Amino acid sequence: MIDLLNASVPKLSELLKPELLATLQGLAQVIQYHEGQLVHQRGDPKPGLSIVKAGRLVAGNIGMDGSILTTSVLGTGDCFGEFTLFVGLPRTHDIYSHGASEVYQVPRSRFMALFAQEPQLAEALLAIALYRNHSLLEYMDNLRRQPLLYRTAQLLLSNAKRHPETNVIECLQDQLAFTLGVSRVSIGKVLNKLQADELIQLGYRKIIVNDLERLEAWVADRNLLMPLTASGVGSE
Amino acid sequence: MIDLLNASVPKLSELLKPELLATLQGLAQVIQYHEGQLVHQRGDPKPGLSIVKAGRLVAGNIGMDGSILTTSVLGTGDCFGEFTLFVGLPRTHDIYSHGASEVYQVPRSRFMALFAQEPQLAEALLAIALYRNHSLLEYMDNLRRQPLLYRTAQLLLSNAKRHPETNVIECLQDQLAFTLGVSRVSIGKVLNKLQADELIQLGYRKIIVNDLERLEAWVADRNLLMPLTASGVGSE
DNA sequence: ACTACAATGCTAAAAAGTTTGCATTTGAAG
DNA sequence: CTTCAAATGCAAACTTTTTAGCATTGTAGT
Repeated sequence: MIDLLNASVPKLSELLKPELLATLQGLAQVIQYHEGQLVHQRGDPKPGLSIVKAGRLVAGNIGMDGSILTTSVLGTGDCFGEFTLFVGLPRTHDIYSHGASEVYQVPRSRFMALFAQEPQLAEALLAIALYRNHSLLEYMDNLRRQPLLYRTAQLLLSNAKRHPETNVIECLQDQLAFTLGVSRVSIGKVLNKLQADELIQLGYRKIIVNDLERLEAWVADRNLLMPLTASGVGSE
Repeated sequence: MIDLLNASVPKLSELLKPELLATLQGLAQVIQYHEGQLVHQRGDPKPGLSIVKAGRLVAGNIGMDGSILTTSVLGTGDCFGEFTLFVGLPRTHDIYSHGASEVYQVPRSRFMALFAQEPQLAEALLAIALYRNHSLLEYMDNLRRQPLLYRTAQLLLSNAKRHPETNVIECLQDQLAFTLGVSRVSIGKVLNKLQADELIQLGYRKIIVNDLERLEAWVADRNLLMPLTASGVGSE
């Protein structure tokens, strides 16, 4: 499974003190989903915060023309639904379970009561929202500026880096196409180019990144924006 | 001037109690900028929150190949720089003044002191970040799914709706190109198509939307995603 | 009214991506 | 070891967008 955005976004479970996280989970109902089951649907009016307890969820949208776009993959500790809590709008994405999963569902009223008492909650959600924002802006810039070849390499790189122990990314070319928003044919073409440059090796249901550092250098070389380094932030 | 994202995002000045806003502004230094002057540059490490006091700023990025992409236009009451406050990363965008402007600049240390005391501040910033997030996600979906013709019409519509008193949008086709991330030739083509359908009328340095409702209907007709309506949010 | 520059219009060739349809490969289930 | 469905590979026609260059139009300043 491959993901567009979540790579550098912290999880709610990492940002909250364990006790606060436990309290929050205590307000929730745990719901189990099976492979492919819909967790939320775009347009769903029921508000609430959800936290992934186990398994994986996929967020995306299906267009009226049948086109599918995957936006994000949510793993254990990730939260979603914040938007429905603070804005009078329904769910913005279809979310379905990828394999079996368990999700904490916190109804809006209960959440808001805790939210009013615990300023930490707002800070954690703020941090997450700001990180997501940043990821989105950087990705949108790439989307408008960079060719598919680059974007594909970048996506493979960021996902390969998340499992440094192995050099294999397990994903279908179809999934890559949904994620990058292009056709499978186009994905095939650019994957072949990357393979010809010996940056990756294509397999059945998988892609092998033999030399992570070479791929990283290749991407860095072609980056059109100044990379942002976490330099020591000045005091003022 | 035309804007991609800000249309439906509330301003900090609208979300804070007047007293709190005044306190925050009291911590700031007011800095004046002249036409074209750089307010921040991508990579700038100096953190702080900024609020537009008067005038307009443009946020965008210039690629190493010279390509320009405009991300957002900031007007009076809009804030920026939140990201530098909570994450150890430098500025993510070039921001320059469009015409003369004045900006409240709040240094990080002063801001954080107030932030710790006033939970309202976190809530307001959270609301803004979530709205921005939503705009970005919807736009990214459009970017991947919809043809330029549609995206252009949508952009013109949302900007025309912000000045309902007049039916004129003052912008250069170059600016449209920067905003949509395409070439001027492509913009010219789609604008001509829209004009041929009598949805807009092209002028020198301006675009006239004679019939806002017809344009709105045209866009709604072609929308591939279910529109999100602010239905009364259920209690749970 | 003339000039000069900025903005817009237009064209043709090339590049990138899509669609459609079919061939080939792979791995898992009998 | 077959068989079969899923996944991948491939090709051709088509559409969209870019690049580059130049022509035309609008407007402010003189």
